Amino acid sequence: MIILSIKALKGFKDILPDEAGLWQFIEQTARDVFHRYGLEEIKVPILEKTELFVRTIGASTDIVEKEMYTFEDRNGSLITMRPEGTASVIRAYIENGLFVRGAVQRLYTIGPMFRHERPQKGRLRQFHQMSVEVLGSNSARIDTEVMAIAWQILQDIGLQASLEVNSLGCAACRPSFKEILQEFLQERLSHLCDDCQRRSNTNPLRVLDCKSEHCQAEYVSAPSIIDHLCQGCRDHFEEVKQTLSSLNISFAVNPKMVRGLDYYTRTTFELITTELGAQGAIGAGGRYDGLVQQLGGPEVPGIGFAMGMERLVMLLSQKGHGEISHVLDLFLITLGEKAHEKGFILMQMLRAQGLRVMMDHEGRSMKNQLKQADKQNAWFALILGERELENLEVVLKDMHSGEQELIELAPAFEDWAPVIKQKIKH
RNA sequence: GUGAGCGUAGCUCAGCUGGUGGUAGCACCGGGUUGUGGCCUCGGCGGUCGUGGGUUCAAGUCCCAUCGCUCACCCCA
Repeated sequence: MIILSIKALKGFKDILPDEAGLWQFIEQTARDVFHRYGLEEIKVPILEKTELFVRTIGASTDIVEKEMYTFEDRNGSLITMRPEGTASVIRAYIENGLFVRGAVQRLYTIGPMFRHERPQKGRLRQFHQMSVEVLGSNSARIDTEVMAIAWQILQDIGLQASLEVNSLGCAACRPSFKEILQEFLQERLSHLCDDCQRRSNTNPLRVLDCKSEHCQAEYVSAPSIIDHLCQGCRDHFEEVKQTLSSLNISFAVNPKMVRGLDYYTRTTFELITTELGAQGAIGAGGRYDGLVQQLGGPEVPGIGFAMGMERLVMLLSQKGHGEISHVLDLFLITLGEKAHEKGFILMQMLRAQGLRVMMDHEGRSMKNQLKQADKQNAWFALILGERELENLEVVLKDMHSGEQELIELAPAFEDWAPVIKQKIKH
């Protein structure tokens, strides 16, 4: 029994080779979608000044209050491992003057995020997101395009989820709605659960998605943000709904949907599944029109979303798509020391020809080497024994049909690899 | 931060009211085939039963503590 005293941190996971293929599939599919929608990749740091997140996400949000990995840097300044991607991208956008490059920036980024929460199914302390940020457009069609990207990714990787949309209003209409809602809550405060009583002060919008049936019964007659949008927000939301429909993207309006970050305005949305236990959201996002300016940039509107990689991986492997096996073109089998020596060089030459080739260096039996070829999912096995070496030939075995072919080789060793490559075109 | 459940082989798990740790499955290695994989068959390798105390003639099993994991709440991707 191996007793390992140093284990991975709580909530931090290794992604093992068995699973890595699925990750690659998801990431490649998503990149392909991003490029079809004209997005460009941006890579931003994992570590930022703490202040960046406090100012964007909101000082009183759960993320900032209790979930950030924050340290003192060696010079004493506070730094934080990013809990989400938008803040860093906006910072980079402003810092590098991307706004002068022209109209609309369409960006995507993929990478790890960190939140110090109690782990559970579908929730880790280090998790990975693919996220999109589109900066510089007010158009409702951009909202729709952004949702279409998320929709397209799910389609292409073969998953289903329901899309819920809402509008949270803007600086003009949200504050007054908040007051109306708070009034409503005050009147029945004693009927609400402890959480809602607390939230009615700190974050009144949040009460609306309380899971208590009792509270929900109270909220049946609650005022809805949708009914209190200003003219501009109402028009925008109508156009979003209309254009979503025009693309045949099905959605449901959920006026009780609230998001955990303060910066959202107008359109917000979530992609929800029922197949992941308590963690239903596999992707979520929204518009953040004041954010760039709030960070000291120009008055530029934005919208974005993030998808949780782990949750996608989990859904796919639950559906049995877990095995995306790696494939080898050729497994080189050698028998005897001389053949092994020659084979080693031949393997390198075959690789230089662009083939995926492996061999065994443990001196195992032919039976074992064939087994390895099978395990590695090789198309062909190439047998090079003492006998073949003497006769200037190799045996090429098709691992699927089991058929074997004797290949005659020229005395010139350099000619071997091209000849073998010719034979295994599939 | 709060609550519940679970820790036995590398992995998945049996192990009853305490009485010698399972020929268990998967994986790995070897034989059955002097140089031919998948299927089959035979064998082999592999355990401080999470850790520390306690109860008992006797603890994987009961009790306490501790660590770890999992799920849920809160919140979120």
